[in-house]
Amino acid sequence: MSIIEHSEQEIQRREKLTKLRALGINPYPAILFPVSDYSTDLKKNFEEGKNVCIAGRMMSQRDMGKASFAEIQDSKGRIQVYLNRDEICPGDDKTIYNTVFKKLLDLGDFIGIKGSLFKTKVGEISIKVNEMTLLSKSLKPLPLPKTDANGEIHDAFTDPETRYRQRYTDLIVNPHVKNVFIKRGKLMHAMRSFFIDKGYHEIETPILQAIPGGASARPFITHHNTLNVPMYLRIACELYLKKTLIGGFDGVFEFAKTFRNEGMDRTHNPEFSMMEIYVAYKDYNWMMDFTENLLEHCAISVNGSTKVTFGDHKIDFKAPYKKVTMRQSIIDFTQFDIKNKSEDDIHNWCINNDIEVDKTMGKGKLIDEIFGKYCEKNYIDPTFIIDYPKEMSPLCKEHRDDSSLTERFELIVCGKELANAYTELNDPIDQKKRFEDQLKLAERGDEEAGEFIDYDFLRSLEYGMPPTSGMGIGIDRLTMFLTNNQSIQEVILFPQMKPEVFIKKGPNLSENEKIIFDLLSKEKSIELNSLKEACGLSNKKWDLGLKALRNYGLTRVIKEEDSIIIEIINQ
RNA sequence: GAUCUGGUAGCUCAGCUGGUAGAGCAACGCCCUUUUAAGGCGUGGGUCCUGGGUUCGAACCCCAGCCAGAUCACCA
Repeated sequence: MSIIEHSEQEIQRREKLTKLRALGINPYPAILFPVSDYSTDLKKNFEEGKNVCIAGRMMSQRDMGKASFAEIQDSKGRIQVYLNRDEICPGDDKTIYNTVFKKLLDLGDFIGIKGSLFKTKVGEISIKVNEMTLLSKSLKPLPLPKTDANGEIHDAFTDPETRYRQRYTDLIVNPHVKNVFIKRGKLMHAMRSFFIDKGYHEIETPILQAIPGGASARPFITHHNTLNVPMYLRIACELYLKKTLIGGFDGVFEFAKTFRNEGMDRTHNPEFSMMEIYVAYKDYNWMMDFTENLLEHCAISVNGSTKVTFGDHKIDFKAPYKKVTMRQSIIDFTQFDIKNKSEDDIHNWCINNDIEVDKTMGKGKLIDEIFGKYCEKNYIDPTFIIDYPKEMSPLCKEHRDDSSLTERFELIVCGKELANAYTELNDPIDQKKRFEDQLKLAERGDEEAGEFIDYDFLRSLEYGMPPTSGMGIGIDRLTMFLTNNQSIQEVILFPQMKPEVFIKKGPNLSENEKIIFDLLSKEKSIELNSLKEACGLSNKKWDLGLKALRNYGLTRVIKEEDSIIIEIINQ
């Protein structure tokens, strides 16, 4: 809970605004400030005496009497500045140094510095300030973590709730957090340019959809007023992207925010980013090669290496990756061979092997449960699990050698799914049947099975879709791997949270009560009759308002010989 | 959804068997012209998450709730 009330420090900073304005300094000037350099570049390419102009927040200040040191933090890092009283105030008037810099500036303020580069006696690259400009005043004190001589951080700003809710603060004081989002940007860029280099087109498809298709997930529901129909936020892009291949594109991709109205935890946010790509005249074998090359390229672009540390694990994204069929994987970890087994056989095996089952589960779902419980967690380095049971994959083409399977792979890293791909189903009659099978599963009670049939998608398939392979990657999850974060909230700038409640301290004053109270606030105490006149309320309103304030404990009435005084009670 | 843990100053955290709150940094005042977790002296700052209860007395014990984190379940 947050309380909208000013702390002593915040009040002091507000008072400084008035003092600055009295000195003719606008704390929020409209200004084009001619920044010439960034902190870290200046430190990297030091040139003694170079004239520079930088801007940023003042993040520390060490006052030594007639001279001071401060650190300026810009978008790239920090650099120290040195202020000498007699250099920035050459004449008799030392106001800028003594009053403005030492008294009226605070940590967190944006200032602009013009000066020259030098090294201090201790060897720290610094800027000797000639001129200082206040660019924007900060009214709220920042958390101020400090790093000591041993590199240890003290007073780190760590509380996850506050960090996520106030990501701006997190970004200011935690450079490692900012770096995660810089890497996330690099990842998107690396992926995008990888596709564009190959001649594929980036497209955009609807987020608001009348039928949420392309995956099994619970959608968010909203309503369109003009059309007066329910609409859903997309759970996947797949069907729309395929329609563009039918339309004649032969390689398309989309970076898509998708929405699923399901649980939230350290690996699930209600809105998340995925990338889906579809390429014509390819199959899933081609897509495996493509995927491993893509991920190798991304890892190098982001971290400069294919090797990544994730928690206790070391992962190598160097291609090629191992390939294991789902059947073989289950044999490897359970000695159970699912080939040619009936639904009952598998059902019974599950019961005997500590897997919770119920009647809604079809064969595919049962196999998925076995894989999820006994196999998935064992794959640390990137591994393709291939050839999934048909029932689990209603949009995937039947396997060319085994009609009970599909040509599908998932890429597992550290026991988690990172990518999912098919040789896409392009037989419209088979597709219709698979949708209908899903519907039956849904009626049987399987909550994951698709409940909608997208007839427009079926119609589009009837015009003919080229043989195609498609693949989706969870961008958030990949970012987690590449930045060694165990929580999805750490790689999303503004993760979803319960709305914060802002409350005002004290009673909610009515309109009339406010008028009286505001007048009193200025004077602290006023004679009753003049206060009544000043507020201009009717007798009744005045009487009710005054009595209410007294009941709230905000005011007291003092009787003197000739007059009655209303006084505000300091809290 | 279940279990566990936590919520105290701007930030990080102490606070014993219940006796109406402390430290460091930050802030404010003073001293100091190359310091760097600068230093020295002094001062102010708190609905102890919320609401009930027990008690002479609650940050602490009990109940209910809110929010968050972790683990599990569910979910790609």
